[in-house]
Amino acid sequence: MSEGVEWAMHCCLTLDWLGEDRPVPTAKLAASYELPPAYLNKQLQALVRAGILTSTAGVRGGFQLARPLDKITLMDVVTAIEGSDEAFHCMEIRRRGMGAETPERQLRVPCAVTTAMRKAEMAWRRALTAQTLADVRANADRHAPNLGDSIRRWYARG
Amino acid sequence: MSEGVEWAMHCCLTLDWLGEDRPVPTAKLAASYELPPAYLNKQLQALVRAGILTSTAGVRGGFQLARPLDKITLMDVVTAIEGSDEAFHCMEIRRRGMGAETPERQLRVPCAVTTAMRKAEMAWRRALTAQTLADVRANADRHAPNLGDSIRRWYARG
DNA sequence: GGCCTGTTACTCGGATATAAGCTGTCCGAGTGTAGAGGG
DNA sequence: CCCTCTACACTCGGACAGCTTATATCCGAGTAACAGGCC
Repeated sequence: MSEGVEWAMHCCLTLDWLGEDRPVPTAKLAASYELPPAYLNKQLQALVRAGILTSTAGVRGGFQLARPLDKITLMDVVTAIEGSDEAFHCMEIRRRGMGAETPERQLRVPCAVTTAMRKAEMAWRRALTAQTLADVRANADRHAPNLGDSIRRWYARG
Repeated sequence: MSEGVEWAMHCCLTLDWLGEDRPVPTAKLAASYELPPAYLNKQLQALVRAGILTSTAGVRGGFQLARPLDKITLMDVVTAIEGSDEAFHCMEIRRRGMGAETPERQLRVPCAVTTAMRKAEMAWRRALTAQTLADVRANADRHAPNLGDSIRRWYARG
């Protein structure tokens, strides 16, 4: 899985911790995690296309959350970065070779391998959809109550 | 996810449907699904290293199942092909940049993002471990009872 | 006729090219700001 | 003093390289079968 997923989630959380009305530029976010700014920008663009963030150009431009954290599931973020197609993509190899002469009727039913793999992938997607970024932030705040303050201080300084 | 997972599962099922005592060479399996023989061989080698198949060299050599299908979970196959490391690998970017000056005590607790992602991945792994290739074959047989016969006939001819 | 031995064809196994996708970078388009100038 | 206009610095956005991983291929090592010769 792409590293951008981790970046995107941490950035969304940071934006929420900051709680600013004004947008935050990529350079700030990148510096706060020592990430390559231009590449992070590319990932944040994907979040904008997915409707998770909003971007504003110009001098005081940057990114901000498009909606509250409890309306953003982990699935949303993963889909925004990785795309919406499944990890296991059935190539229907059962139709090839010796499967070419099997009657169409048998091939109408879904491939058993695909069905089994899809079942697992659905469990994954359900678990991702069941968790919102608000839940993640709540867990982080529980273990480190002053993390938000640290972040706000760092951004106020830099 | 690598295409080899699909290939590996179909090949294991085919080996079981054939039910032969003698090993089946890669060329036969590859021809039955129109797969590149040498590359399929590479994938089957991975299954051998994982203890799912056994290989025998020589003239009448080939591959055969190392244990019955109900002792092979989908997780076993996926791990054999893809490796055992998690799809989401936490890079601990929280430690970088502004996280560098946070006290070690706070960083002792696991990253909330990682915890959430791991929860989803565990759901995926559980679903894969809960299903054996025997279950997959049972589903396939239920929808297409004579599929095994078709395969055996094709192999008897070729 | 049976047994041994050398050859041979066949199969796995790993080392080697090629293609694709992720990672990283750069420059242009657009925009709000700030400052200077005029009223 | 306030308004307007202009130039500018800043930011996003997409186009362009570098590199790791997946895909595909080829050739050598080893082995079992087979044929021929010998006992």
